[in-house]
Amino acid sequence: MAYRSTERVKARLSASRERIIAAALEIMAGHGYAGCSVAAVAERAGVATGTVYRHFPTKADLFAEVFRTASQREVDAVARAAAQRATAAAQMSAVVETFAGRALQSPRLAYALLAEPVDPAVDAERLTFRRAYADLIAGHVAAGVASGELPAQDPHLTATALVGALAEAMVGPLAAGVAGPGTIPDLIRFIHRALGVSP
Amino acid sequence: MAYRSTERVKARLSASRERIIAAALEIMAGHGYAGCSVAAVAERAGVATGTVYRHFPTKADLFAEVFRTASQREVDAVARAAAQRATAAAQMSAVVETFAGRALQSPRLAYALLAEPVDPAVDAERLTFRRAYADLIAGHVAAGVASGELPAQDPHLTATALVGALAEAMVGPLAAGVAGPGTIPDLIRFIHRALGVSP
DNA sequence: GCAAGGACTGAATGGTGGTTCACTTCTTGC
DNA sequence: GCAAGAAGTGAACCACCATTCAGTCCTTGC
Repeated sequence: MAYRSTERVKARLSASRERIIAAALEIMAGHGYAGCSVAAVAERAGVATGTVYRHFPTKADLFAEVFRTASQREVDAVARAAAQRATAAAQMSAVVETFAGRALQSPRLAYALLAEPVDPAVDAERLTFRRAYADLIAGHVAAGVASGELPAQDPHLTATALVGALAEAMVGPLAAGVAGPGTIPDLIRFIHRALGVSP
Repeated sequence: MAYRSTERVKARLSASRERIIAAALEIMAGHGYAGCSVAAVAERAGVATGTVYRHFPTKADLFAEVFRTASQREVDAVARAAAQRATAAAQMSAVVETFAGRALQSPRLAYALLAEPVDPAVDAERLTFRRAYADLIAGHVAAGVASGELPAQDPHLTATALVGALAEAMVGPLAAGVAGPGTIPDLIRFIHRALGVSP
């Protein structure tokens, strides 16, 4: 027993793991999932291809984690913005503004997270991303219904449909790189109507 | 000049082409796009793999046409159902009922058309599918706004968002194979609110 | 029947890119 | 310094599957 991994090594390993994830994210933001060969990720992270496999059993596992990380970051940002508002209507405005604003800031990444073709195993992670948004929105809707601000409705169905509406409405602008000036206010009006916010 | 293709041969060629498309559709309906290797399609159509390439330059071209055919069929069915109603509200009810009803009838095919990972070239065809739905809905919305049934709004944005809402709301039920009994009525209520249909 | 030329065949080809593994380099405890 | 064992390397491997093509069969006009 002449070797047992020590704290210093563990820290280096975990740093290396983080660097691989960060490299994958950077490539996604620059060239989409399509540009993310394992070799390219390894090179950008400054390690050999084989090293990637010391941290992740398969490419799909690596990207499941990449998607999870990126998604969590997005959902957290949206949740934080919404939490600073008082009414359901204002909360949903914050959701749309934050979601759309961040997506337009990194359109390639947003497209990869939302809609780009990926392996099925990674696609599954995308579902949890959308569900996380839906849960977040459902919470605000349920509170709005409870307080009487919104009419009676199934908060989960409403939230799911709104996530779809939001994502679909962003796909066009993401492809173009910018949204027309009226898009986001119009989208907010649409969503307020859909929630039953009284005018 | 001892051979020039005659009507009979042209008919056989076109029949063969149709059979290849039909075979691809059947495999999609059974095993999704993932099960659609060229060899599998050829076998089901009763031709050799090479023959597929006498009709389509690449696999992507074949599936672009398959998607176009299947999408057109869906959009036509929805358009027909909507055309039989008089008000925008009733037209949208028909859209939801027809879209959701048909999707639940062939969940695997619906999933492939809506959301399954496919090559980028085929993905482009999916966009036109969604745009066709959006255009259809936008027409009814614009008419509703013009007649005063619906409040002022950007019909195209509304329609795009509704397509997203509809698709997203169906993904869960499609995975499960059935929708809960309240899902479709609730979805119709949601969409009526979003349109601004007066209660 | 026959020559010309298209249609059909399906085994072989080739490109891609994820994954492996024999080898090298580094770390640890003594 | 040294042995034991882990981490790191990257060229080679391999599975998969779209695509090709040389050979065969079929259709046509005479």
